Amino acid sequence: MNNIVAPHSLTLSIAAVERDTGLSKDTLRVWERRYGFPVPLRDDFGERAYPPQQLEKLRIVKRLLDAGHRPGRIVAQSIDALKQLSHATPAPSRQTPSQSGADLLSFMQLIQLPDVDNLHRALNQAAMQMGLAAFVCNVVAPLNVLVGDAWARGQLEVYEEHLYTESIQAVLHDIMRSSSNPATDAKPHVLLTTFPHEPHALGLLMAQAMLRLCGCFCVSLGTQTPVVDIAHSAAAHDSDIVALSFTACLKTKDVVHSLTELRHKLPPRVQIWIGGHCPSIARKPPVGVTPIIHLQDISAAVANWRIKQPPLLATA
Amino acid sequence: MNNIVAPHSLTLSIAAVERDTGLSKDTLRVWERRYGFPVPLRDDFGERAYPPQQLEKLRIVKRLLDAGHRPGRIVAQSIDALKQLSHATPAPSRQTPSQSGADLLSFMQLIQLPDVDNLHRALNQAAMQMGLAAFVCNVVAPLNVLVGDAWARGQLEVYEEHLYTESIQAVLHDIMRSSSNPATDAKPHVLLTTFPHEPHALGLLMAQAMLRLCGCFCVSLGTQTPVVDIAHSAAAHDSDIVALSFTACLKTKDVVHSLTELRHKLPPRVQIWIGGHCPSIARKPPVGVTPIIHLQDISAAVANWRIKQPPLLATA
DNA sequence: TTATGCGTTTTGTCTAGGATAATTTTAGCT
DNA sequence: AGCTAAAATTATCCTAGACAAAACGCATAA
Repeated sequence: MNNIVAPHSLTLSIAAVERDTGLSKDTLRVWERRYGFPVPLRDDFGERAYPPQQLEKLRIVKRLLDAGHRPGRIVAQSIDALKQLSHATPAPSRQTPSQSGADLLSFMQLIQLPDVDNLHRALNQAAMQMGLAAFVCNVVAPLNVLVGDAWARGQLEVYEEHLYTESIQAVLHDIMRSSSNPATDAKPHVLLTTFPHEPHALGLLMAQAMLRLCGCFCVSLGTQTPVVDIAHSAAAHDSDIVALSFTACLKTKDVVHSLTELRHKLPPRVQIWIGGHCPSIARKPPVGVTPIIHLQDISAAVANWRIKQPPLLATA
Repeated sequence: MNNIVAPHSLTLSIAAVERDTGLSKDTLRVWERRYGFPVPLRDDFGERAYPPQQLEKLRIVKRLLDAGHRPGRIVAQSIDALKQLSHATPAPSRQTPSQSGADLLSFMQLIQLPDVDNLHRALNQAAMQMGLAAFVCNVVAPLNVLVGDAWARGQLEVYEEHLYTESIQAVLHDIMRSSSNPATDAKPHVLLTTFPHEPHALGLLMAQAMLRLCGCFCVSLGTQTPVVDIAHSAAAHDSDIVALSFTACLKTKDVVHSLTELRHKLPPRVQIWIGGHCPSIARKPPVGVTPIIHLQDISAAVANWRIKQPPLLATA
């Protein structure tokens, strides 16, 4: 028990571990108390100093946590057991729209080589061939779940995932540029963004692509806009719809709370559309919020808006 | 002192305030103890419940803090005094490269109207006219400081700043697309990214534009890559240079620590270049790290690399 | 068999105030 | 004026207990 020893090598403060793992300081301390891991060294004045090895295990634990495992079952296990566990994780029972399955795998290979140049070229080419809508729905979306699964299984490095995201974003930007944005007087006006804890821009970009194809006038604020500012912006841009994108980063409680707050701050005529892979939102969305499960559903939703909108204020 | 009252209206938990202001829970609690602000209400079970009014003041305080003011002097002041103070803040003594000053102000107006469409058009046009390099150095960079100052003075809404960032990024992407990326065998290979607490992609994108113009083969990981993964990626991509971008988001201590760690994890032949408006880094960068103060200096730095590189391993 | 309800366990976050390291400001001295 | 040392300021870390929210398990009903 005498790990109250000055750290010899490079160690990390609790704040640094929080940054690198996404686990809060409170959580790290309480795990130490409850599960006996991580038990860091202590520096010259009693502050926790985590050695790299513990960080590595924590990153694996975090990944397994995101994949649905529970702390009590995994935190105390050995690092080897965890590696085995994550590799053995069964495919999380998602639909495998294998339509263009072969192509998807070839994209994955380009990510992991890594061959940025050819990946970019191949994606662009695929997009040109099949058109933007099909590309988004049949390539990008399934590729996303493929990448997500590979990440959950530990078969993908963090930087490979970053690279993937960057590439897709670049391609989507390129393609949207070539098709001109609908004019300002086009309706509906859609404002796109995410809530403060949601840094992923990919879902947003896909939605924007689909919306533009439907003839909507889109304004994107990028990611992480505070609720108050979303409301202000919607007013300033005379938006008809606020579109929000989610991933598993956000906790259900926060999402519900923020959505309710936003609903209060927006006039009733402004609709809130939400999309993405948020676990518990799709089931019971708060009142006054429209969930859009699949990207394909966007065009129908827009058409529906256009029908209902002119005569009266639709709130359903 | 009887603010131990159940909240009637919409209030925020301490975690929500942390999200919306960027002030840590610890800081919020210690301010309450020391300065007597913010003193939130308490919910049914004794937990802090911040009313919107206190949030508003906290957001102003945070802005002033970022502008260089100190907590002890401002936290206890009234909200009106703070508003006056921020409006009266003298321009933070930055160089005013007024070369194309008039144009810059017209861009600002388009941001604040807000007229997304024309902003995009105007930026694109300017870029076409003057070329990518001049556009980045003489328009985007000075516009950045202009926007930053306006923000510090409270003259810019959060969503306007988001909009600005999105527009610039779109334009830069567009323009880079048109000029083809140097081939894989071009040298040097540059890896671009930011540290985990730095979410701003704009500096990165500007650097990428300049580097590509210099004939470098660039790979961008986007923002917020953990140090370990930066090192892995540099190895996988056979990078010669790792380029990092900073803003005032990061604390000096963290930057130094992370840079040192990264330097340790990278082989000596891989150089680390850093740029951006980080207050104390430009003065005394850690050993083995090359600071690049201005975007214009990039081409010289690349030329210098090409001269020194082939014969021997340059570490200076 | 598939849903809905309700206890039980798990888990993350909140609370308190004290202590201290890091940073910035001020003072003192060339 | 520049530079160092002392003093003030400030954010983060510490402990350990408490509890709400979520997840789980199991029973009952459609």
